[in-house]
Amino acid sequence: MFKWILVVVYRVVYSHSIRNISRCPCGQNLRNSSRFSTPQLKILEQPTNRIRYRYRSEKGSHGGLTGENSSQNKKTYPTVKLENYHSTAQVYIRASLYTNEERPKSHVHKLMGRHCNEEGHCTVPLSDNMIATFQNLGILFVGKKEVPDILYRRKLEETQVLHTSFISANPSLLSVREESERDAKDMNLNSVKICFEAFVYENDMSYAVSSPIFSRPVANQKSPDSGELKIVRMDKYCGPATGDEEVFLLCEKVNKKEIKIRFFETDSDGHQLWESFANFTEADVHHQVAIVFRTPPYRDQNIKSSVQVYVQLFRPRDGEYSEGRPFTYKPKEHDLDGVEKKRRKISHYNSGVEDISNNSNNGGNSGFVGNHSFTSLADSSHTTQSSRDSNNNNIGYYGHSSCSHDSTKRENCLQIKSNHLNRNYGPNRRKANLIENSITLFVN
Amino acid sequence: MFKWILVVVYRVVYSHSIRNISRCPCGQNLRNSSRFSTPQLKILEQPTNRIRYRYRSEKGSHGGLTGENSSQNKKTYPTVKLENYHSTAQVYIRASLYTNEERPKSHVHKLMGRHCNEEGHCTVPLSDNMIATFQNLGILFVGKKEVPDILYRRKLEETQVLHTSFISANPSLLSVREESERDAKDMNLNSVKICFEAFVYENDMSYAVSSPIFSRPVANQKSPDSGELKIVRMDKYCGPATGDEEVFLLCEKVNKKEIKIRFFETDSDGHQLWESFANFTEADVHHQVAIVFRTPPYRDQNIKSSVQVYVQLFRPRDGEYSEGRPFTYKPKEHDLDGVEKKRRKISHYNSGVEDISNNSNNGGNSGFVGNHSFTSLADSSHTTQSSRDSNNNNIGYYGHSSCSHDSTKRENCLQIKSNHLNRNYGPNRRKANLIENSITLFVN
DNA sequence: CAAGGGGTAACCCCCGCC
DNA sequence: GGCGGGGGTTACCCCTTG
Repeated sequence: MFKWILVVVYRVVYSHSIRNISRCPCGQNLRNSSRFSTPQLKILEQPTNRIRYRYRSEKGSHGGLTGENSSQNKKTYPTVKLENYHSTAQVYIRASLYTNEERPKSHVHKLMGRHCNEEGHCTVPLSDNMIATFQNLGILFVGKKEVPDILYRRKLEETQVLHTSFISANPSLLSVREESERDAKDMNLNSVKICFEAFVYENDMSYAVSSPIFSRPVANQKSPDSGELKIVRMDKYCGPATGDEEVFLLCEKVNKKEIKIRFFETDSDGHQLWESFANFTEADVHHQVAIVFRTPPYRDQNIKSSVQVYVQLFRPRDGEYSEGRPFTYKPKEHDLDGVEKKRRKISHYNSGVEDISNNSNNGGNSGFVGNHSFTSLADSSHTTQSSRDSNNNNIGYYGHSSCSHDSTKRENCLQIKSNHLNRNYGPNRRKANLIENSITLFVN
Repeated sequence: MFKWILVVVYRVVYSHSIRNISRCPCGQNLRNSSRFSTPQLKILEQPTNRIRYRYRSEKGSHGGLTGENSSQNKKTYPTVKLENYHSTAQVYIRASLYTNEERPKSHVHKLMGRHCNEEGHCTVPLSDNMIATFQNLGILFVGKKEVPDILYRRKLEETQVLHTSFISANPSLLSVREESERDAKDMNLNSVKICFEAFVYENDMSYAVSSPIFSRPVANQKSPDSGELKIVRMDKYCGPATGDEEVFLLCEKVNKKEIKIRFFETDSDGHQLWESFANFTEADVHHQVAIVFRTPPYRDQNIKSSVQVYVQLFRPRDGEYSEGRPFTYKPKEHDLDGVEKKRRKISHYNSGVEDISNNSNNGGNSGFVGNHSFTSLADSSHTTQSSRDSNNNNIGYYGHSSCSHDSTKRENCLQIKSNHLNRNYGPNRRKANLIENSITLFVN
């Protein structure tokens, strides 16, 4: 135990000697010591995977990082707990930003907020239950042009500390400059990890009491290469099983070179039965926020009744995808023709509910396609054409829906997003890939 | 005549004495002199009404101002002619930028290009036929932050020249600063006029030989408040006469607070018969480049056959509108039902040509709706589904076209833009509000 | 390279809500 | 008034094509 403390003290003094720009040296040496005796930090609540980084010039508070399970009603925040700590000395947890790499390095960006200092370190005291919550962590985006300079200065400082004797080839300042330039180019400015470290303070000195741990990555919401993928609106939610139906899709910023539109079908357990990708070119991506695509053919072009699948945006580079929107493949016209004419006399509502109940056993699935639930027409029949929810989104039927296969006008393919059920349905909300509480009517 | 030359010489010496930042003092005094004896500048070719202004940092050439009648095949450039000039001394024409105001003031932006100097003055010699053509005029965008300083310096220089005695109240430098700040805010940085002046040079002195004239305004193509309005794509080009059809429209950047969608109908002489505006809210404008709107009802909701009107974007602030796209109002379903079933047996192509010939007498109209021409199907039947022209635009049929009124799928409402006819159709090209050489098929 | 574009970085400001 | 968001502008940077 004594030996361990010595190691810790060495680390802290060393790290402070380099002008207070402390780094988490990943604590490999500590991690190897016995789990039974070593205090350990644990992340109780991870941060959300995305926040808009702010420039220094964007003064004022713009809201901090929430927890991954945060919701409109019940906000959570990044939270850590220190385990196996048995002393009575007050412990502080320090959070700071590191690169999103296998071996995280100190980032040029900084944490900012209530408990943060100029260097981007946020320190909060551990409460009695050994828990610390970070309620106000913003991420300060350090301008691209400043990056090489910052890295250069860090390198010089490190060199000084190591008395240069540690460095075999005596590097000229010029080569250090060049190295900094290269490193600056390599640094991903749109993704960071948060490093948490536990400290005790004594006589103006800080002593680490555990090895540092890193949060999951937090991406920059404003960057088109890491921002959230989101389908905002489509002009139709159905098409023929033969595919090649033209669809207008409005979305949040995407990179036209890095975006696909994925159609997929799952069974009632959420297992994927089929997938295919929509057809479009870079020229069909309109200013990053709209895509005109053609649907892929369904795996069976001779289906006799409608099949429900999902559409989602997909970014191969980082494997991200948007929530899925229900999409209905319809039988060929001539197959439908006889049926259609009979059906038309039946109440639209009745036939709609019929089809919904077919799908509602999807309600309890999980895994890849995430949590989602369907609700019966009775629950959402109060939503009317073009009604809007509090966020001014269209929650009535989504756009023009006739799929060029019959003459029943709009009512033949609606997508209704019920509003009043849109909250509090479990911890995996953020991972859900399907639009929540959506309902598709088939009125053939 | 001698007296007149004196006036001119005074003006030129005066204007040069203020450190070569010469202004056109609008030449009111000159304009009043006899038209018979005074040399006069005339604009033979106005500049286009829009160009993308370039920042100093956007180095290199990006193409200059063309003339208003310029076309892909035959480029024209701003051109002026000096009339009533009878001396043999070589005349030079100088162009420079002025504000787009009733009483134009020297602008902070500068002309740049082959014959331009650092101050933004472009000087070209008059040719033997008394004509000067400006082939390479770019507009340099001077940053917002620099504007107050520039205006401040100009004010100081003016004050010095006027020996302060001209100014009744001796203004403190502070109030000059404030005035500059105010003027800077008022200056429209996205619209300029070009001032043309004729000079002769003698012994390193320049002498104006005519009063200055100003071009029509040239707006900044990149500003969303003055850029060109353009409909890029729509998901359908027809709808029921009753209106309320949802349409997705992709466009170039618009300001959601300053944009309307106008439907209008003209008779064969181009006179307006009817207009109405589409229904949408600010929330339906998606990131400035897409609008989801609902069609207005046609003036007669009980039409028995299709009616062709036009859609265009309209910006009330400056009265600008985009080219019009043909849009077809269709009769109510039950009205059409009987007709439709009979028609379906007729060849689609035949019925298409029929309807086109109805419209083709629009070809020679002019005035408000501008020049446009229709071409028969025979001319453009080579365009195929989703084919693209050299600019990668869709020139095949535009999107999904079934208008929820019959089951004839896409073919029932096409818009084909013929490619090979897309040139050389007259001097008023830039004013045309209708999409050129477009053709609408009605296949009922 | 000229002649056009589209996209990004950095910044500025707007709302609705306590 | 300032928080918690969000959209839009400014200035800049780059890419296509001939």
